[in-house]
Amino acid sequence: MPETLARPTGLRADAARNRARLLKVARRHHAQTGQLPLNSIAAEAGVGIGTAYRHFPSQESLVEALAMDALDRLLDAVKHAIAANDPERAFRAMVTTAYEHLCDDTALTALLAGGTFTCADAAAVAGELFADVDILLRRARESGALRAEIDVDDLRRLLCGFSAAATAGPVPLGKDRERYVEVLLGGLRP
Amino acid sequence: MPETLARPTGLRADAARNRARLLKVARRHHAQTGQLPLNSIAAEAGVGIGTAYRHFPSQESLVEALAMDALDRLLDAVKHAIAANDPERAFRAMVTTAYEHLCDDTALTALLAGGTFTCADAAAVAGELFADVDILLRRARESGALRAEIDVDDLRRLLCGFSAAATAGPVPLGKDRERYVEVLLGGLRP
Amino acid sequence: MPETLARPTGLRADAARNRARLLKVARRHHAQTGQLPLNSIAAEAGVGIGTAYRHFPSQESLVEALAMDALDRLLDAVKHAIAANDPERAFRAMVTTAYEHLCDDTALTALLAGGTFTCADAAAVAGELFADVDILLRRARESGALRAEIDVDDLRRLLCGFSAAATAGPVPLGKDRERYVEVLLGGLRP
Amino acid sequence: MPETLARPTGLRADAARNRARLLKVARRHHAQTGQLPLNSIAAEAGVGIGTAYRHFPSQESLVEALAMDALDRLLDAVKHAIAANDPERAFRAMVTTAYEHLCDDTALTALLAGGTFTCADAAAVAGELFADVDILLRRARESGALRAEIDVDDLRRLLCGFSAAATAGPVPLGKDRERYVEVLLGGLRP
DNA sequence: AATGAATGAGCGTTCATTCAT
DNA sequence: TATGAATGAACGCTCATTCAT
Repeated sequence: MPETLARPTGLRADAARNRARLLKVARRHHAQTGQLPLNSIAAEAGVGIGTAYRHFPSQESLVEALAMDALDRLLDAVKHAIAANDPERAFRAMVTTAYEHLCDDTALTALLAGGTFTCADAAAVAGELFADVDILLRRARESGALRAEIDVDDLRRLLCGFSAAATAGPVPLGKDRERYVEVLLGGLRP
Repeated sequence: MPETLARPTGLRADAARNRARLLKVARRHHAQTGQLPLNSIAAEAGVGIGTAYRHFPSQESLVEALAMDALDRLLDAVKHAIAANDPERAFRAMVTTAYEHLCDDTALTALLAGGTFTCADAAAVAGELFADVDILLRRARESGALRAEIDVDDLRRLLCGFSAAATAGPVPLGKDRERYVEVLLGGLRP
Repeated sequence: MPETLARPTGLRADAARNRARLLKVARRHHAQTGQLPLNSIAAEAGVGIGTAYRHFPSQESLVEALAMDALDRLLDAVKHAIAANDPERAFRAMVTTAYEHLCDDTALTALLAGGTFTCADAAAVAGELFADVDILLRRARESGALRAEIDVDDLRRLLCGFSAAATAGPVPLGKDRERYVEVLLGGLRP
Repeated sequence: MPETLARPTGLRADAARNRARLLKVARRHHAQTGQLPLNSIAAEAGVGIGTAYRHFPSQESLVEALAMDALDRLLDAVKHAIAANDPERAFRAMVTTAYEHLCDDTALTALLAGGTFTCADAAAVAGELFADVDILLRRARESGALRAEIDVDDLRRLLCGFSAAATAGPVPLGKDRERYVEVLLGGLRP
C-alpha cells in the first residue's frame, strides 16, 4: 500500500481517466475560486465522491497533485539554468520562469506560499528545487547580481507575493505582467 | 434609509458599543483565519446575529469597516508626504508606510487587493488616497526616482503582493520584514 | 449567552415546539438503534438541520437532554427513599427504581454507562443523585444489607449492566424483568 | 458453494495467512472501538478489500470468527465442569470462566449479547455450549445452588450484562473485577 | 433598534458493498 | 482467488441569511 503520491504510477486505465477528470475540474475550481470543494468537483467530474477521496485523501494532496506538473517543469528549468555559464543570466532566467509559472498556476502558488508538503514526491521535488535554487542564488550573490540578505525562502515568499500581485483584483493583469518581474529583478540587485 | 457606511456617524450609544465589539472580534478573526464568519463573531461579541447584520449587511462592508482606520491613517501619511519637499523622500515614505500598514492589517490588505469598494465613504477615502498617491508618483517619476511604467494601480498590486510575501506561510516574517520594502523600493527605481 | 443546558428555560413558543419534536424523534431513534443521527432526526422532526444543532450542539447534549427527565425522576425517588426509615427497604427501593428507569430509557443507560456529563445541569443532577445514593449505600452497609466493598460507582456499573442484560438481544426481556433485580439485590447482600 | 464458516478448514496457505491478518487487526479494532470497519481493517491488514469480503461476507461472520476461539475454550471449560462431581463447584467454575472470557473478549460479548448466529459452526458450538450449560444449571438447581427461575438464556443475558458492567465507562474496571462475579454468584443462589 | 430562532445550501468524510481486472 | 477501483448513501458540521418577536 503505497503512500499517497502526487504523481502516481501504474494506475489502471479507468483509474487514470478518473484521476485526470478530477484534476481537470479541480484545476478550474482552484483557478476561479481558490477553493477545492471535493464534493462538487467529484460531481462535476462525473465521479463518485468516494473515488475522489481515494485519489486525493486530503485537500493538500489534491493541491500538490495539481501543482506537480508545474513543479516538474520548474525543476527542469532550474536544472537548465544551473548548467548555464553566466550566473546573472541564470538567476534572471530562473526568477522569470518561476514568476511565469506562478502566475499561470494558482495551485502552484498556493503550495509554495504554504511552504509545506505532505506527499513524498512533491516534497522530494520541492526539496531538490530549493537546493538547486540555492546554488543559483549563491552564484548570483558571488557575482554581485543579488543582494546578500536574500535567501531561498525570501525568494519563495517574494515570488509568491509577486504572482499574487499580478493575479489579484477584479481584473487580473494582462499581457504586460512581465513588467513586474523587472521590478523584482531590479529590487533584488544589491 | 442611508447607504451603508464604513464609518457611520450619530449612532446611539448602545449601537456604537455593539459596533465596536463586533469590529474587535472580527479583527481578531480576520487576522487569525482570514475568515469573517458573522455567526461566531456575533456570538463572541455578545451581540445578536440580527444586530450584526444591521451593522454589516455584507462581508465587504465589514472588511471595509475594519480597514477604515488604517485607510484613514494611510491618507494622513500621504497628505504629509505631499506637503514635503523632496519628491523621492516623499515617495519612499509613502511606500514604506503603506507596506507597514498592509503587513499589520489583514483586512486592509484584503480590501486593497480586491480593489473594489462598496461603502461610499470607504470608496471616497480610497479615491482620495489614490489621487494623492498619483501626485506623489508623478513627482517621483519626474524627479527620476520611479520607473515610468508604474502607475497607482501597479503600486497597489505590488504593495499587496509584498505584504502577502511577508505574511504568508507557516511562519510569518519576523522583525526583519523591512528588508522586503527595500527590495520593492529598489525595484521601483528606473 | 447561557451554556448549553439539558433542561433549558424560557424558550420561545416555536423553539419549545421544535425542541419537543426533536426529542421525540431522537428518543425513538435511540431506543431502536442506539444511534442519534442528527441529520435524519431533524428531517423526521420536520426541522432544519441548523435548528437541530442550535438545540443540541453535540450528541452528548442530546443524550443528556433525553435522559434528563428520567434523571429528575430518579433523583426524586432517591430523595423519597432517603426520607424513609428502614435503610434496607430504602436501598431496595432505590435499586429497583433505578433498574426500572434504566430498562425503560436507553438514553439514561447510555449516559450513566458513560459516566461523564457535559451539560451543567445534567452534571448537577447527577452529582446530587450520586451523593444521595452514597448516603443510602452507607446506611444500607451499616445496617448489614449491603456488601462492604460495593460503592456508588460499582452500583452504577452493575445497574447499567443489568439493564443491558434485560434489554439486549433479539427479544428484549418481557414482563418478568423484575426477576433480574432480585438477582442483583440478592447478590449485593453480604 | 460451502456456507460461510467461522472456522474454515482446508484453506490455501496464503488464504490462511490473509485470514489471520484480518482477524488480528479486526480484534484490535473491536476491542478499542467496538466497530469493525472492513475497509480500514483490510487496509491495515495489507489485504485487498475484496479478499476481506470473501473471507467475511458480513460483519456478523467476522464477529463470529473473532469469537470462535473464546467460544471453543468456553465449551472446553464447560465440558470439564460437567465431568466434575460437585454440582455447585461446577456451576461456579462455569460462571466464573464465562465471565472472565466475556470481560476479555469484546467480540464474544457482542456475539452472545446478540444471541443469534449466522455461521453454521458457530451456531453448532453455541448450541452445544448452551445444552451443556443447561445440564450444569439443572444439576445446580437440583442441588439447591441456583434459583429456580433462572434458565440458560437468563444466564447468557446476565453474564453479558456483568461483563458490560465491568468494561463500560471511561475507566474500565481494574484487577478487582472478580468482585462482580461474586455479586452475580451470590445473586443466583436461591 | 435589537434579538435570536429557524432555515437550508453546501462541504467534509466514512464506510458498506459491488464489480471489473 | 485476490485485488483494489468505484460507487453512493449517510452522517457530521458550518455558516450566510431571513424573519418573527
